Amino acid sequence: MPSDRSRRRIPDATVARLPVYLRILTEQAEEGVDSMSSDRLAELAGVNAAKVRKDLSYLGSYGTRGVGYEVAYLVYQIRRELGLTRDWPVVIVGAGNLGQALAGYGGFGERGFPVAGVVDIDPGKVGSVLAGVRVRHIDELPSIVQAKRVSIGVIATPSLAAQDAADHLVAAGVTSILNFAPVVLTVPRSVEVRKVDLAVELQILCYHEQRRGGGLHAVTTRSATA
Amino acid sequence: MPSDRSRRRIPDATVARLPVYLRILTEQAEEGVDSMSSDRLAELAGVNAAKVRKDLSYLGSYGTRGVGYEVAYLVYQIRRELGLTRDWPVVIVGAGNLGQALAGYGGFGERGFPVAGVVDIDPGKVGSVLAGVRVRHIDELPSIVQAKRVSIGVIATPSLAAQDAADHLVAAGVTSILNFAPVVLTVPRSVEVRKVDLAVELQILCYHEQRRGGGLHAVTTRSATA
DNA sequence: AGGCATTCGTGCACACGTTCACAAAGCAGG
DNA sequence: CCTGCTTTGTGAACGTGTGCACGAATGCCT
Ligand SMILES: NC(=O)c1ccc[n+]([C@@H]2O[C@H](COP(=O)([O-])OP(=O)(O)OC[C@H]3O[C@@H](n4cnc5c(N)ncnc54)[C@H](O)[C@@H]3O)[C@@H](O)[C@H]2O)c1
Ligand SMILES: NC(=O)c1ccc[n+]([C@@H]2O[C@H](COP(=O)([O-])OP(=O)(O)OC[C@H]3O[C@@H](n4cnc5c(N)ncnc54)[C@H](O)[C@@H]3O)[C@@H](O)[C@H]2O)c1
Repeated sequence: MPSDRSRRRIPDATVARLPVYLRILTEQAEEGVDSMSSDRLAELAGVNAAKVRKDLSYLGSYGTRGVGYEVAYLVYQIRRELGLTRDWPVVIVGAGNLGQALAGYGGFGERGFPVAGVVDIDPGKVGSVLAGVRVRHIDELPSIVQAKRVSIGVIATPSLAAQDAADHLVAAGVTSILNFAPVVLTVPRSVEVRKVDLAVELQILCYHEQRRGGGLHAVTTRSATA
Repeated sequence: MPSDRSRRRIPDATVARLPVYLRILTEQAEEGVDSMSSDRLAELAGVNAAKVRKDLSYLGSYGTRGVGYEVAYLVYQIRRELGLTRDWPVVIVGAGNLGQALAGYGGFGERGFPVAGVVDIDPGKVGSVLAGVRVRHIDELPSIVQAKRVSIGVIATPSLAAQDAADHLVAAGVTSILNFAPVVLTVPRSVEVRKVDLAVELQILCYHEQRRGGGLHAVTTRSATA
């Protein structure tokens, strides 16, 4: 009963690692590798081998003892579990600095996330074309979402406008949001939000940085690099 | 003995939330709020109130029972603990799509992370100026790092070049790296790496998206969007 | 001054995540 | 077929993170 397995909930921590395994396995497949041990995959992914096996075990028992995992099959299973067997078009809200970089980034389309549209509120930006995509007015959001069956929205507006952007996305029917603005969004519980906050990342880095060098040897450390 | 408190290790999960509290508290301070309860802060940060109190308790007992926390003082304490009492200049490696967006983003400088330099390997990009910063050749990395006392590097190169970029950063003396390329970097254990991987974020979103719609009502849901 | 309402700080129990360690399962080679 | 080697899959122990619940402290009001 394999469908039983696919109903089982996968731990968040595992879901966050599956994409990493997937990328590595895909790369390896392209290089002609067709079988791989959990040890090797763990090494490439920078994690513990037992963790890899436990993670993969949530997908089912697709390994062969004494041998390892068949790369192609694993790729298929992970893609299936993550829902990557079809494209997920995304809309980008905010055609500024970041929005343009995102729209112009080919990596999304390649990975199954084609840009279904870019919208902005600024009439000066609406109509301009970036990376082959014409920027449209935010009022067109609902029709884009419906026409292209979009369920994922990306917010790349200034912080102050992010909640407004989220409201528009939710109203248009989007149910998942990736937010680049450094604010906490309020959305219905049925909508999932993930945040990418660069300032937070940098601040975490510098906490450790400060902690390391912040001891008695701060000055010494600095001059040692010379 | 307050310095005793500052030596205590703060849990990773807490370190990751402190920047969020900090931003909220800073904003509130600007709006004239000078005292705040854990309940209110929790609401604004979208977390549990007990968690807020426990997080803040790692900094010391800076709250007043029956009243709350003095915003300005808390801001100071968090900044001190995170090591934000001084600027942390960063170097950006890779002046492409993303590197330009990052360099042009004012938010970094404002938050204490001035761009000390942008380097690239492409002679066609070296010398060009973006957002007031001249792009320099990657060979100049060591001198930039030393001259500006940089300990944080940002990698915004294509995946294939990311390890090379990391090697250059490490060789130049950088000890913390924020990596935007979707690869696992190999660095000495003394160097801390954090990764921002947009594709992973999107894939996590679509796992839940698929799971939600993937139940018994998959087809219904699909056609209902029409 | 005393009582009351409020809010912090934290002990405790529980959930989640990680790692070890090992039996079970497979392959290869004689 | 049997032995030995490899590698999976998972139980169990441990560590980390979360949230409740409540005592302790504080301010305010009478
Ligand atoms: N640029 C970066 O490298 C970078 C880095 C980290 C974080 N961010 C965050 O990403 C967000 C965008 O940054 P940016 O540099 O692209 O800003 P930006 O100012 O260049 O672009 C913002 C765009 O959003 C549009 N906009 C404003 N209000 C809108 C609304 N209500 N609806 C739709 N569109 C609206 C503006 O017209 C503008 O085109 C910010 O929140 C920023 O903090 C950016
Ligand atoms: N653009 C985006 O929105 C976006 C989104 C998600 C992830 N990313 C990731 O960010 C990275 C950069 O993306 P991009 O769109 O800016 O790419 P890009 O191709 O536009 O820019 C890459 C830059 O790096 C430089 N470079 C190449 N090799 C180098 C080396 N060895 N040392 C120094 N510089 C080198 C190139 O000359 C180029 O200027 C990629 O790994 C990509 O996967 C980008």
